[in-house]
Amino acid sequence: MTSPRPTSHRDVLRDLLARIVDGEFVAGTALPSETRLAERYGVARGTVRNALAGLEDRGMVSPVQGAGWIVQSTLHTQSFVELRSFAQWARSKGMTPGGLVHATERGNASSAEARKLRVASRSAVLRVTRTRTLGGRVVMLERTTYPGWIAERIATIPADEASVVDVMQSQFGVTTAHADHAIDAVPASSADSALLGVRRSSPLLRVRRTSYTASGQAIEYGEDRYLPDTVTFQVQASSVSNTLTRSEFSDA
Amino acid sequence: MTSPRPTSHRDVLRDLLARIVDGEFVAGTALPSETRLAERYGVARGTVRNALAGLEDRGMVSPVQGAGWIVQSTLHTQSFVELRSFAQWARSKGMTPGGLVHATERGNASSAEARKLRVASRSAVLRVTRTRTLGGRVVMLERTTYPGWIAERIATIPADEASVVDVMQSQFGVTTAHADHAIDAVPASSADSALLGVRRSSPLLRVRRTSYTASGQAIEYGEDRYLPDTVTFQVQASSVSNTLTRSEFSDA
DNA sequence: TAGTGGTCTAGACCACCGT
DNA sequence: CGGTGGTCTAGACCACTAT
Repeated sequence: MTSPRPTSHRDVLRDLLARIVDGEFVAGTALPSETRLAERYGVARGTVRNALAGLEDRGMVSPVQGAGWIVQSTLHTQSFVELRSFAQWARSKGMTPGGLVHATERGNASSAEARKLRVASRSAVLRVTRTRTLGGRVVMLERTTYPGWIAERIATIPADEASVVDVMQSQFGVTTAHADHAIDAVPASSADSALLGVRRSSPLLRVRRTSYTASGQAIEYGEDRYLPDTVTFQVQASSVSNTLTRSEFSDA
Repeated sequence: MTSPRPTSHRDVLRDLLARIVDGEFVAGTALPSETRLAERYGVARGTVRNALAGLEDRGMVSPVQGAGWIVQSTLHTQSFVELRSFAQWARSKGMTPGGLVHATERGNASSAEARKLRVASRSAVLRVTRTRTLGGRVVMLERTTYPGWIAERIATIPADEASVVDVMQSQFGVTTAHADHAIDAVPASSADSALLGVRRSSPLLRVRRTSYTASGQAIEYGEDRYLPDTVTFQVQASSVSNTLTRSEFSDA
């Protein structure tokens, strides 16, 4: 624990995360206590708790009252699934991803967009409409809004670039660290039906997503509309806290 | 704001939640400031922030720096951060959940059911068709298959029980510790349309789920079909650890 | 019983939003 | 500019866990 004296809860989080990934803190064991961490980092206990809450959100630690913060994920085993872009995911499945820009529009952020992107209302944004393909077949329609700080760079990307996220990372140095998704079902609009080649009002799976950098800056807000029977989202949910304390009898 | 002086952040949360549900705080507008809420509830600002964080987790409010805590759309969102049953989730949103069994059938497990439930093919199972309501309005159709070991106890549950999961836990001692979900969009079948009161082939959000006990024993396999605009599922994904994967097709 | 997380208080300063 | 959320400090007491 000879660290360069972080100063905010984000620094503490980053440092703890690195140590967990490095294996300095082993899964299944407890971290040093909040009080001790506060001393070592030279911050108040509340700041440490703030950082730990961030690690908890990422599923890396779980608090157990009276026992400590237990390190959860065994990052070495790579059993967890990484956050992937459409193209990254497609390639990992052995498919060939494609994309085609249908429209690009510069405009001013609506209040909804401003809230999602955490920018000022009416600030400059870039809106892009793309179709996405798997093996040459259109499976998804994507309407994305980019905040001004990245808009001009996005505009330079070729219309048929298969992976925008890859370009952002490799050429712009912008990496997605976190994303929120809201999933529901909607009927195809006439615009959707034209671009996706389905009948109007047929069911589409809609995913609204906001992506963020590691520092919490919003990168994009997008609405994806998937053809049915092309993509399924899977979620594994657990009730960790209850399970830890109530496993008296196991018939495993 | 003449409330009976709550004393902890949970009480503050409960009170704010009730007021939002009652419409005292309108979606799209800001709550009273943290400082004002702290004064009115007679607590410190930190306690108010703690309560607001809980509302944020439930997707009911979003903080906007400099502007306030904005009440989100009344569109219901379901988060996978916590594993909850339909009834538990509904209650956490201040809604009144209901349920009604439309059909109960004893049968033998199909190969698909056997695989999902990890039981032998053709072993005895119980299939139940239920509609689920929020505030008296039908929002979801649920077709669930239970394995033999719990089937007879499930059959004793009243047809209008609002929370099957609660009964399983409190009366049978069976607790759901883990669940897998697969989410996509499907058109309403004629059977769906009759029970949900929508046109045939209109879009439904389908959630296929398998629940397990802490020891990994399968409790149930179910297909839920939600009316559009009633429920949205939320997923937070992170590059370090997450709960979201995408898969092409499904092996339903 | 000693140590841990859970919670609360009462201040303080900053960055940001709207007018 | 005034008001708002974002963050931090430095204490305090409690419920719970481990030994």
